[in-house]
Amino acid sequence: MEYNFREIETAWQAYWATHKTFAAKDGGDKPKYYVLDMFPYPSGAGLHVGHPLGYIASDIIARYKRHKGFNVLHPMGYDSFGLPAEQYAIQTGQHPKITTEQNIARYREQLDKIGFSFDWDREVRTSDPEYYKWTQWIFIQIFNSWYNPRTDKAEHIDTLIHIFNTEGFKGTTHDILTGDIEKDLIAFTAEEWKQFDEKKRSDVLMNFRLAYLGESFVNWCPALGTVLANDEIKDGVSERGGHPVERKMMKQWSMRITAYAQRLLDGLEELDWTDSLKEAQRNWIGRSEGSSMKFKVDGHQGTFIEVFTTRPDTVYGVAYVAIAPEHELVSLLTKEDRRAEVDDYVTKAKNRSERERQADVNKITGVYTGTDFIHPLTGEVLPVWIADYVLAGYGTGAVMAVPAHDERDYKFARHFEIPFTQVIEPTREHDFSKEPWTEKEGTMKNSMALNGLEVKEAIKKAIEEIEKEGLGKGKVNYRLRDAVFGRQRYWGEPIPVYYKNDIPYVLEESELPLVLPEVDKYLPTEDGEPPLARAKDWFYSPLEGGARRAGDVTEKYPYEYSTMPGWAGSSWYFLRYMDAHNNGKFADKQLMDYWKQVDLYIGGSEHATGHLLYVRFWTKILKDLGFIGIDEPAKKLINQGMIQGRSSYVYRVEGLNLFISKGYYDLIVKEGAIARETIAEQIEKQLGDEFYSKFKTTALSVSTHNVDVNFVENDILDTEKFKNWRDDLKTAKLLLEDGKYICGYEVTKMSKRWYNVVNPDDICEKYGADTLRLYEMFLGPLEQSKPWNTNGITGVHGFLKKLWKLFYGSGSFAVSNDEPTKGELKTLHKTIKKITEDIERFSFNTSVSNFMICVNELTDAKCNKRAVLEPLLICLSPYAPHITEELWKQLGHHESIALAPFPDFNEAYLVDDAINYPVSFNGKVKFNLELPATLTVEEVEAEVRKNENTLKFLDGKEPKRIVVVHKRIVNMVV
RNA sequence: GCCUUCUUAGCCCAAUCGGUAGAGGCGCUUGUCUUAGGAACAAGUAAGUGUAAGUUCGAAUCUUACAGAAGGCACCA
Repeated sequence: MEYNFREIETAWQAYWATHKTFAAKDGGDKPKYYVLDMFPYPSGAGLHVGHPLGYIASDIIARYKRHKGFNVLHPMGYDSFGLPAEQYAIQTGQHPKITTEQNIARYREQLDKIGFSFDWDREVRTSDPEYYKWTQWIFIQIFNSWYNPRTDKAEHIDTLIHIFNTEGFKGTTHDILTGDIEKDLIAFTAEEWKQFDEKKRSDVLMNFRLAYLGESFVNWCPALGTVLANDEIKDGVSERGGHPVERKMMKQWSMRITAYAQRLLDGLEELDWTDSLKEAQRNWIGRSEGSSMKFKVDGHQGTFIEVFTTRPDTVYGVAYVAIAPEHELVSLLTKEDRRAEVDDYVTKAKNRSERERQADVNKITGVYTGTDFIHPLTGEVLPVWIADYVLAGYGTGAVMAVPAHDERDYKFARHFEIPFTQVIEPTREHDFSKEPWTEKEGTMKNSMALNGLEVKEAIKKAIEEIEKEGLGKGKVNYRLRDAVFGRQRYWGEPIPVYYKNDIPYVLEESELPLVLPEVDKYLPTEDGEPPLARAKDWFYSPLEGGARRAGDVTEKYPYEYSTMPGWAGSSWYFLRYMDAHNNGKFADKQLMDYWKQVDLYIGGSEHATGHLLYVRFWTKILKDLGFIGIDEPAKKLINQGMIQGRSSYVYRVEGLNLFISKGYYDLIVKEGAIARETIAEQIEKQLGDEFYSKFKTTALSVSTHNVDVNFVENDILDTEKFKNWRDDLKTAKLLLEDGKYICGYEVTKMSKRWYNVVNPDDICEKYGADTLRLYEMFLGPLEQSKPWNTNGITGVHGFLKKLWKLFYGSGSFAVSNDEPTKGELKTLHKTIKKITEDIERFSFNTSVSNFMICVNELTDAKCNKRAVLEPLLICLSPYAPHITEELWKQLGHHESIALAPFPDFNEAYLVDDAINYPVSFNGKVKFNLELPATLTVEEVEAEVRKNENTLKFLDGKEPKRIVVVHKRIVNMVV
């Protein structure tokens, strides 16, 4: 019987579905294991072969852990809110819900064909009201909390109200501050707080809430009609669509992730994530230690400019202070005679897009305000400038400029001819007329109290000095910004907020979900409101006696019109899988305590600073508020590499509809015109005289064209398929080499544009899902990016056929019950050992090789013994579940192989009686010596010493030293 | 500019603790089978580890510098 993978795979996929073979149990005696894939956005293009790479790896782990006796949770779902479906809706008028459902159906169909062991009963979709009800609920909890620096965790807002009731608010020095926006709040006493009206109280609390409505500069993308988070912008343009982004002051919902900056940083220590990923998060959080300092403005009594610096040691070298164009003091500090110039500069700087700003990094611009400040330690009078190299969003939006010791300050001072002094003596030859000395080493000079100190000591001393003088204090700054939480878009979770008398209120839990309303168009309204403002009769009316009032309502309050960003739903989905259908809670506490955190999380590295930071942030909030018991979502995380496309090329001679094989093209590139002769000769031979004369009169101009990779195998073009591709190719002539048309190739992204998208369905159709699974693993280490190249797939497919032949060697199923030989047992146990080690360290590519070795050895030994083949099938089943299920059944088993325990390997079968010692002299191997394995190190040395080969190579000399590594090598030093 | 990871046969990749560089697959060559092509089966084929230096009895593996590739961060004070 042939290996009929199509029948086998369809049958077993149906079996698993009807028997719910992979349903996870919520509890029991078995230890739990939670393996999760980053859940996909169901795009219209469907899956290509790159997507399942991580899913296959996690599926192998899931199946392996089941064999090893774990209760495995391995779920899948969809991050189904998002921009592409909405853009499509705008273009076609089709409701994004419909497109999304179609795309999900397509994804599911494709996933099912690969034989994953997902527990589909737990599927979640972020766009399902049953799901986003709880996303909204979590938003409400976050809204109702603040970060208490005294306890260093999030607490209910009531504890803050209690502080206000008892202590009031002491302003900028109060120890309850965590964010940037509370700074501007004016101090009040407990008595004053009690007098505040509701609006005033709401406004005050808004400065502390972890989900807050605040005025801030945002990344506005006009083309998408929405704001974007920092991680949604790449190189100054939107990640999706590549549209320009502007800076804009807007009132926005935000999440105070900055309060968690330090904990997000510290939490990385305990995580088993890759160094590069942790490093990316550290960079993104961007912690820097330094000091804040206040400079008194000359001529403005009581006005100070506060700066942040990481180099307080250089305070005596300050030449000027520069403030950002958006700085609040700009207007006040501008002298009347300079106002026109300043206004002009500020307007220009503010209107520049993010991209222009980044492109102009080397262009030095700035303007003098006309106002000066007084250096607090030296009493010098120095200028205040406005410069766009100072960022409004970082630190205090103002810097103390020390040109002698900072790159940007140096360039600025040079450009505007601002004089400056050197305060550090460099440790080596240095020319200050060419560049600044920016190293954190050297000896202080021109610095009064700091003179003679080394830079590192000077930093400490300077902070002490500054604190003593009351000029400022040591401070830690983070690059991380609060995360904008509102999107002016339709296809997202409605934010569960309504406005009454201009005060935002959150909905009651009983009023959730706030369902996304229907709208006539998915575009903003004429007066620029988000699409939700189009919804008819969509307003909040208060509950009466716990139920919505029927009929006419007199009280109508508008809802918030912006929706949540893409990261909302994905920031807690791993918890929902633990209890996917709970109607009363986001997930049951007991179940969450059982499943705890994700044991293994697999996904792409593109989520390093977005999703993976937000999901850690929400996990910490939920922990602080007592809803969950874990502090980090995923203990171990692997980034699978990207599978790139491999584009194939054909080479067309212009004007002739002639395509020449790669060899001729290479010849032209290498030899130029000389190649023409060779090609002409071939044309005459292959295409006849008539075409030859046409060729002779044509200029040899060759262009490169992408060709659909589905027409190409091992770089050889299927000429029939190619000619039938398009009408103009029907009459095309092909110049072959050795009877074949060879294509060129290049590694690019997998995209329709390059005709190089390979669909997993096609591979399943041609070779089967088991081959696809094995092959994707075989391509190379999981974490490495690699191009998709089907060149080797036949080898993997051949391996499965060879495995099949061990059972069906004689044409029909024949397995013997004989005792296996020592050699066969060695092969089996070596394989069990290798596979176990490989899986435990996620080295899937090497395990596929090891299976091949095993099957090759068993084939050579003509082994068809049950005692060997049964354990082998179990080892292989995580990788190739269908074929192993089928053969398992043929062996007479009535239960799925997925439930069989993983075989233990027995070291005894692996022990050799003799060891082959390579004997080397000065590290060079001269001969091999076989010795009994029982010999000790001393005995080996003695044996080697008296060996005649040794004596020959020693040639009478006494070795200086003999190194014996037990059971490995012997090395003589002579 | 800074940070992280990588570089081994024609190609994809192994070598787990510093211990004989090679297991596996592709390709290629030859043979068997086959109506031919293809497929299948069998046998054979190749590098000294990007470059240079160092540590070591011994280096693909550790250290340093350089070159190349991929990814991340970036007027962040």
